[in-house]
Amino acid sequence: MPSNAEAAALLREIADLLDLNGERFKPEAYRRAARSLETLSEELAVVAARGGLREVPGVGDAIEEKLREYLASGRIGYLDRLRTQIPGGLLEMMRLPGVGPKTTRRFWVELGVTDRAELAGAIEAGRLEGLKGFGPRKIDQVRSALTTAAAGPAPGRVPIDVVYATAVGLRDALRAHAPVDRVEIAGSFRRCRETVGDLDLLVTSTDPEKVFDVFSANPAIAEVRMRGGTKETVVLRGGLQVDLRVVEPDAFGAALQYFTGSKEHNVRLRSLARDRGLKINEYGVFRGDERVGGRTEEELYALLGLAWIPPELREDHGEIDQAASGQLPRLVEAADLRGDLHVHLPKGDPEAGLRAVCARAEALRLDYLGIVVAEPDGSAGQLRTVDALSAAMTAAKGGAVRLLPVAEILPETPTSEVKRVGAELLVLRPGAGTPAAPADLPAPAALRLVAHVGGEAVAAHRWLDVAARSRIAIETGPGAERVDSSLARAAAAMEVRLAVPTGVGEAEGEATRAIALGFARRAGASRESIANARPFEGVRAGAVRRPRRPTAG
DNA sequence: GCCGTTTTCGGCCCGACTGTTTTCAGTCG
Repeated sequence: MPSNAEAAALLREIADLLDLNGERFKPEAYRRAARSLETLSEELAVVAARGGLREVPGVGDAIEEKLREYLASGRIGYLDRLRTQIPGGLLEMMRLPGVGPKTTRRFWVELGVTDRAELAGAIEAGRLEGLKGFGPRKIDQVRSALTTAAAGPAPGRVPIDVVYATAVGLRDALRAHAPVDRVEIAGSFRRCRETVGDLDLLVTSTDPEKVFDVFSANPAIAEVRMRGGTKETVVLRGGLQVDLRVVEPDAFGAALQYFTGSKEHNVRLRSLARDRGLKINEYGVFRGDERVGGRTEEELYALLGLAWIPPELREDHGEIDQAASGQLPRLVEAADLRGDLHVHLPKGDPEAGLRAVCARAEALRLDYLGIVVAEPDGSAGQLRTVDALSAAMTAAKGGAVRLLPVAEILPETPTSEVKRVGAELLVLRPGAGTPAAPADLPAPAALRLVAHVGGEAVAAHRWLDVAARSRIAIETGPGAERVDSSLARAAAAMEVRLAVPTGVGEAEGEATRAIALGFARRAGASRESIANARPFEGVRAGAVRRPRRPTAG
């Protein structure tokens, strides 16, 4: 089964092998195309079928042909030929920290070393010592890189919800204990990408040394990898790399913009700057040698004739043209969320659980909550009906938050069961089953939401179709049971409303809330396209279904 | 190999840091 991810991986392998061959610009061209495929919200085969491959950024004649070959046969002949020319072990060697393509190639050509084991042998035999450019420290560096690599693979990109608490913890520790003015997390974390490869922290301070001292002492940090005058790189206990940079207050906006990326977005900005006789880098905006801006991001974008672009949109997917023409969407914000349609109470004491959930909801100024009172397997436990919910509410003194009873059902759940629990909102749990036809879905309640859409993207796409045809909202957010931002974008394009979970049912719900909101924003969603940004009355009246646009004429 | 509204050829981000150097190459982001 061809997939976008696999195609991207093959292009990346071509890039790595070309690197080892000493090619100058081709590797980056293949990587650019690979990155495009990874953020594509459509199946490659679908794009190819309508002849749209050339519209994918970074795909030209040559790569289009290779993608067609991949779709037809699952292989790329060019890659197969490269693999026969270059030993596969070199790729592993090249991924050692501090060892790049040039160094790997020299090990191969000058020492005949073709994998990590042979490299270790060569080091122990003292064969690196004669090599030009290899002093004792460099050799030590390679040796310890080999040891670390043998202990376990470095983590690749990590899901954002997994690193969320760590990232925020590091940021808050700096705010509390280091002599800093501003602290922000930049990089793909700030753009709220589904996964992050590392963390980028940016601070302003007049005492970088002290900042690094405080940071290095954080117990989450396993190793300080390097430390200079403006930058420190550390590795966390989980293996994730964190870069901390100190910049001048006057350059904070430029640095924040620069280190937030994405790379593609920044390339486009620099080219716009060049057209205007300007130069931008992490230190500011310059006309010749004169610095004309960079204290804030807004200023930087304004100098390029652009409205400020929310970080979640900075992927060079058309947002720059929108910012130039004033067409940027007004993205949903945290304050727009009025309620939550899908809250599971913690297991155990339902009254205490409800009390805690309501307290969190009030703190977030939410007006209403959909509380799951019945699940397909009966696991909602003690809270099985609306009557039970009301009793628990009274006991818990629910306060100002209004509650909606929710039945979570499978598509095949009998209507009689839904009626029996008296639910006002239905949450569809697709489970492993195939999507039912909309006509088959039980419909005694006015409001419907699809959640727990886990598993394969293909199944999720089918659910999007069902949701679009029968006007059901779909839940976005982190984890395998919610849709990610690219599916959310597809949903938005089909005029399917999104639901943004607020995390009030979880002890650590802040991450869920922030990430779900970020995914909705990455999808370009406005307040109007969010089911739980509707007021309570609207939700209850069935307005969770997105109204159809009036048809012209 | 890709790209372009000054280019269909001639560019392709560029600065910090490290280790090895005596002025620089490689890696990384």
